[in-house]
Amino acid sequence: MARKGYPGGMTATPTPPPANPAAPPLPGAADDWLRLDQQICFTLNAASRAFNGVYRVVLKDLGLTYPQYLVMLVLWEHGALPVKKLGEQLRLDSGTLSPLLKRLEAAGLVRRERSARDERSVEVRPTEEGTALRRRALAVPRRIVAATGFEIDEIRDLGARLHQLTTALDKAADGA
Amino acid sequence: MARKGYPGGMTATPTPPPANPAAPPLPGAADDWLRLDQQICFTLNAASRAFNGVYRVVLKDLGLTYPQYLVMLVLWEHGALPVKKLGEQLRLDSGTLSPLLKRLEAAGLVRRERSARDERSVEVRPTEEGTALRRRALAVPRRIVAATGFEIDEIRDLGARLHQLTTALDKAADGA
DNA sequence: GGCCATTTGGTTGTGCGCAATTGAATTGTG
DNA sequence: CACAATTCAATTGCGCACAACCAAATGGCC
Repeated sequence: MARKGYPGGMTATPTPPPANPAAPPLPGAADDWLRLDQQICFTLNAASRAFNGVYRVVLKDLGLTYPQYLVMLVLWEHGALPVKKLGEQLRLDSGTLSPLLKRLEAAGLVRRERSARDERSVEVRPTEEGTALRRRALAVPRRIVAATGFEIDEIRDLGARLHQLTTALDKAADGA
Repeated sequence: MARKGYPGGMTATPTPPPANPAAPPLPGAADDWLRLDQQICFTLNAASRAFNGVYRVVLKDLGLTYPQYLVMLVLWEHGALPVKKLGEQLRLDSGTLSPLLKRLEAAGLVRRERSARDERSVEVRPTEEGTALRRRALAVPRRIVAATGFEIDEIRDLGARLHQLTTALDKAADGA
């Protein structure tokens, strides 16, 4: 196998529980919890990968991967940033960013240079070419939104909810 | 850097547009689209990783990673499955599953054996130990749900929406 | 039986995500 | 100034995700 399509028609949710509100096998039953868990954790994971897949297709023209695109979005917005700030914005650490930024530099989209004020810090700034790429990137969002089949407001709402979720999860992960 | 916490307090959404419904700077403005794009694609990505982080913590006791847990969930539900079916359920291909299943086998949680009926197919079935692990896994969902800070219904609703999203995105990725 | 397309897993290569370590630069303190 | 603690980036190691390619088994067809 190892092919892109999911021929069988891809269930995306293994046996989605019919959500029969009338006769659930006891709401507190552990089996039920486990199935709900399967539902939600799997679903979010799948949605993320599906999104990734669409971006992969759309971004191929720009020669960017999805995370690289995220980095460029931040750089287009802020101009130039130290790796540290970039990591805070994107919620990524140096282990992920260092090689990624090297690839962007190899592609000629970005330059990395030690800050003069603080030799520990590395400033990342888009090159001429990197800045120019923004024009072509303007076509991306529409295609993505179209692919979702959602209305703008729905997307915004979903985004807000996910943001809220992320905040709660981060707090829980730190606390535990 | 390269540490787990995000000391600076983690913005998670770079400059979240105030979502001011009264005076948006022209709804069709390209900049706006790009920022919305940044919002949604980043947010989903971040939520997925945050989820992953919480599962990482919770699953450490069981010695499972998040994707391995997903595999075990399916196996607990269905008993034994060929790799192909597993891939359909989980939306993963052999390139991901083969090494993952080997690790689960090395951990003694799973056995893989060629089907007698069809020598191409490999049946994956939980071992005694793998089946036993289910009891301990029953504690997981509650902790996850608690970490989200969401009500069950909210989670269900979010799940449904994400499922819908995934379906649309898959269709778009195939079509494009 | 012989041939060929299809199905099924596996392997390789590239890139992301994160924990842990290292090393240099900076800051704080006596 | 000397010395310890902190900050920042890079590196290493492991696991996941996916494309591309491969070999074996199967099934239809003549």
